[in-house]
Amino acid sequence: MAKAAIASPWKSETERKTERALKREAVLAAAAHVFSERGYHRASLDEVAQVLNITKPTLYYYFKNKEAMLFACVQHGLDMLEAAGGAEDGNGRAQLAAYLEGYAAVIETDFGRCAVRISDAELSEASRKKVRRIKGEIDRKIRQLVTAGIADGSIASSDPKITAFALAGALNSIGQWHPQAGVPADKKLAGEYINLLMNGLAPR
Amino acid sequence: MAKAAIASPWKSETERKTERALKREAVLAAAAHVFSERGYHRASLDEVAQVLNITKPTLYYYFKNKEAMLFACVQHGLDMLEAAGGAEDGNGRAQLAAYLEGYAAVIETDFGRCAVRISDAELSEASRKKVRRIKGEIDRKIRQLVTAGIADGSIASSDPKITAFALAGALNSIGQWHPQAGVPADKKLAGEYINLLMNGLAPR
DNA sequence: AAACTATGTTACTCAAAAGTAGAGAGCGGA
DNA sequence: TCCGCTCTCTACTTTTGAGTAACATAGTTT
Repeated sequence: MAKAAIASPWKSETERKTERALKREAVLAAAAHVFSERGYHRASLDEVAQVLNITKPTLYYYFKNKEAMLFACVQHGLDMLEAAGGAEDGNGRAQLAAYLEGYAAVIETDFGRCAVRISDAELSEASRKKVRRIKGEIDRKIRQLVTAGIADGSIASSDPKITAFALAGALNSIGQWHPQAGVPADKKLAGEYINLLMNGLAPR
Repeated sequence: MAKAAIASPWKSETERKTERALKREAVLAAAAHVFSERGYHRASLDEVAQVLNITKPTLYYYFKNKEAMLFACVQHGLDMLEAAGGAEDGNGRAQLAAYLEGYAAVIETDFGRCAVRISDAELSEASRKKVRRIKGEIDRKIRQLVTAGIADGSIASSDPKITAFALAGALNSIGQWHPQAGVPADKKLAGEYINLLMNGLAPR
């Protein structure tokens, strides 16, 4: 395959395609940033546009409307949360801890915070349904890890359903208070969280 | 003191005062309900008024504006959270657990959810400052209980600051997902949460 | 060169919801 | 009986921000 020896200022068909895709992603990233920082309602599209040095109508070239942007942000965030990789080996508890670590890392991103902080009441019925489905899958994933841990004796829990719910909820709170107070938001925070969830407060 | 033998249809000066206070409280309760259920921005004052079978302008007779209502809701919720009583005796861990139980119970009320779910970015700078102060006091209270537990050996934690933050965050999440999914929102939920926080997932 | 496509812009419209003006009803006191 | 106070209403104004219309410009294609 012949590779271009010099950088051409003219773009090929496919280059233009990807350029558009890149711009769309940039819009999405900007939206995620503003939404997660200011909340969906308080965030105006003028702000989003300003971040990108463009004007509001341009956004409509890439997204149908504000809600479509939000949905894309939330969906992307949830996809990241679901795909948060953990260890494949080790006992149930170790695998769960590894997954939760990945989960926490995602929550510290703009998309993760969008997925977690923004109420799905903002979305249309159709979008909400999709969001619920992915959230359900994440919940099932955690619950399944908990159940596996119970089975191999590495986890003590009487109710995997509530436990999964509590774990997700606790980690989600990382994204909640984070932006306001002066919190040590580095790795240590998530680590302490997970340590607390794994070992509890009572001394062993 | 002479007590009225028959119920008079006319109200005394003080009775009218308290009646007004009661109405103000009713407005606040309605606002807390709508705010916590739909979120501050999505909630309209027409809705709040409708709940009370009155019209919007009447609300303005009891509160300066929408933000004042929100502030009163949040402040009341935070006051409840701070006053959530725990046991006075027992070791540090027992006292902390008792306090957290009270905390969780408050979060299941409209005011508690307002205090916890609504971003203080909604508030004016002045109100936000007051909110931060109370939040700081709650945080200090939890941290102090954790520290006491560490001192008497009933709690294992390397970092009281982060631990207090994580505890509050975890419990706050009770109020987050609660309204959406079909969750067993009874006593069991909070109980499982606290059990998880106290004992962790790892078997003992 | 003409027409078409992609990407933006300026300058609007439109809707929703906060907030206000001012009238009116009912009660209590002079 | 009239005045004034409390409380609530109807009928506005105002503001904010989403969404749109219409035009501009540059590159691309025919």
